[in-house]
Amino acid sequence: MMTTIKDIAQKADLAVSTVSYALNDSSKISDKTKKKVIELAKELNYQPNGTARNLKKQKTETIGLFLNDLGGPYYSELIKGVQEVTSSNEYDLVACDAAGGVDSTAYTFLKEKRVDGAIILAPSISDELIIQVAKNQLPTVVLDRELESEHICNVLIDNIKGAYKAVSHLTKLGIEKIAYLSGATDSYDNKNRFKGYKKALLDKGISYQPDWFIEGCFTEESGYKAIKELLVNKKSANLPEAIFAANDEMAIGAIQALQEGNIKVPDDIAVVGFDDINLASYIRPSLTTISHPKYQLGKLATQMVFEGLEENFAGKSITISTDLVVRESCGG
Amino acid sequence: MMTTIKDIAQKADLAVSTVSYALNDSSKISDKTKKKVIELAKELNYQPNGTARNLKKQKTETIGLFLNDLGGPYYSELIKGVQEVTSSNEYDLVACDAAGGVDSTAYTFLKEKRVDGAIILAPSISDELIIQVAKNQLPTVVLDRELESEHICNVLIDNIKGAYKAVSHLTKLGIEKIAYLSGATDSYDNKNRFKGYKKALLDKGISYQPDWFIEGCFTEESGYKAIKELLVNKKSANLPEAIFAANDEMAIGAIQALQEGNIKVPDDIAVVGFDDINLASYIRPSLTTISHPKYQLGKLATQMVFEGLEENFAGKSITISTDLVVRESCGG
DNA sequence: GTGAAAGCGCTAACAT
DNA sequence: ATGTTAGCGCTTTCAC
Repeated sequence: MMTTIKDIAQKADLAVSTVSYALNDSSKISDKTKKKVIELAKELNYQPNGTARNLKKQKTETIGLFLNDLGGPYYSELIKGVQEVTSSNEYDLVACDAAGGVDSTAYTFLKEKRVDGAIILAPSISDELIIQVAKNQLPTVVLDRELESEHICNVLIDNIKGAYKAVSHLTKLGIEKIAYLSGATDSYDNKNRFKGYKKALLDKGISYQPDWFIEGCFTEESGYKAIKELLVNKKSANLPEAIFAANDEMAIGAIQALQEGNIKVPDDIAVVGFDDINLASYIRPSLTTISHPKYQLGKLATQMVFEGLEENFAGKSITISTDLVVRESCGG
Repeated sequence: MMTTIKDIAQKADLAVSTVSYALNDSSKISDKTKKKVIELAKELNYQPNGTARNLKKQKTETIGLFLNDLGGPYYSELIKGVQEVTSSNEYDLVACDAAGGVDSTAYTFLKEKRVDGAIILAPSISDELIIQVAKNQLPTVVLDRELESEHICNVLIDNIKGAYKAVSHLTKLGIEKIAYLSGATDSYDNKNRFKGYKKALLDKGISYQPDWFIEGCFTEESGYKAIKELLVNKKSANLPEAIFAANDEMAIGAIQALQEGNIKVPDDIAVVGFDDINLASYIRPSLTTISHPKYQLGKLATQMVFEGLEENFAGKSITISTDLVVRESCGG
């Protein structure tokens, strides 16, 4: 069995409160007693029970990071930023997966108040849940949607301008036939990246061709499949001159499919992605893409959570700007 | 304030126990009462408090995955395997970072019993802590060391044979001057990979050259720096013909350094890694490496945890075999 | 079918 | 400086 402060109290012939104070190094307790308690604790292999303390103190000192795909390629730097801030505030951090809907760990931890603050980057978590949970005083920072409600703050990437930059770069190279490889169509990021794409075309007087809306769902595989299909369906004369993918993973899948179809990237078709994941600089041709400061994003989001712990930060919204990173895949 | 069952009980003019039973859909309670309670719960935006339940039930139904580097490139598939098994057992999963020693979330969660089982892949967690924590009935699976103690089970990669395969492949290609790019020298993985390297040389009658032990620490940067230095110090005549890196990240760093030094991989120097991370197939030249079934590893480790939840599995040890994946970087 | 009460392990206000 | 006590929100035994 686990030893509790009760056991220590018994053995030491002290009250539990005294033991508790001693273990928490309270100034009320004499050095002698403290020493005795601490020794006994070590002897009995005592470990405080976090659950009990959390219940009593009505807080967990833990921040939850809720991701759609724990271990996905996007998050590594972001997590570092989050970690930096949580640990410098002497809080704990747990990363939870949100895939699986209402049965996911994300739902459980959010609803059951097993964290004191939440950072959400998981489109699969519904707006309703977030709003409901945040209503119960849970400071929540959402990175993947715009949401105005109590105890919710938005930290967003400037998707529209980012996409605009990507597409404008292509048009500046004289390319006009630019396809859009879409992510999940209902996602916030995708919607805005699509907006930026259309705006860039419009500003150049290029009319948007619904025909060049290619549907994927943010995964590498979806990009690969979508382009494979495209190559089967279209005559080569009817192919776009460039593909702007709503994220890097799809762009990488697309490049793979193009190469397998003996289409040269960027000579025949240029490809531009979004996010600047690690892989982007490693693949050949290296991927032109839109980068955003992930580490900073993580730090900022987490700082906001701690701000929300102190005061109600509802309604705050921060937008992070993006940068075009030109590499080989666009030929420019 | 958060609503509790007490609030519901009051409003419904019922006992808290009745409310609790009703919410847990106990057969004792009349449908009418259940309906009333559930409606009221919804109305008051009631959410059960997980901490309280965990305390009462003396379990969290949560498995902890403790990693040295949350978001590192290695773990993605492993995490999926772990997730698969935890969720099929209707448990939750939290991933915790172990960097930062005794102040890390890993230490806190392990010591405070905030998880019911642990999967550890974090050399920075000390053997002592693991043994101590496991003594308190915490089923623990370690993936990064051999450890025999109560409630601990080992799931290991066959590092020695893996390294042996890698180096043997090089010697079969007629390469004899093979350098070893080492990971953290005190790590279990590194020690055994080094053993396999030496054994493969020995079996071919090639004597081990301490001179070709190059020190890194498993990071891409450490591999890059180590090889940069090597190129500065050695005359080109004195360079090895191949580098066997203790993991892929260092191998990738090494390739980068070699290419910057105008040394052709694999023509001038072959490079082989270990782990078969995602990146390995994307870089150019693609990386020859030793793969192991990460998803399976995650599944297996997690299944072991659940086994340990039922019965004491102490002393069990499983070793996973590896495969050589030949790609471009070794020229074979 | 419902209620009263004990208790999980801890903290903290209030005695002494 | 130490002890007594109440209680965090929940589950569960036992009584009615």
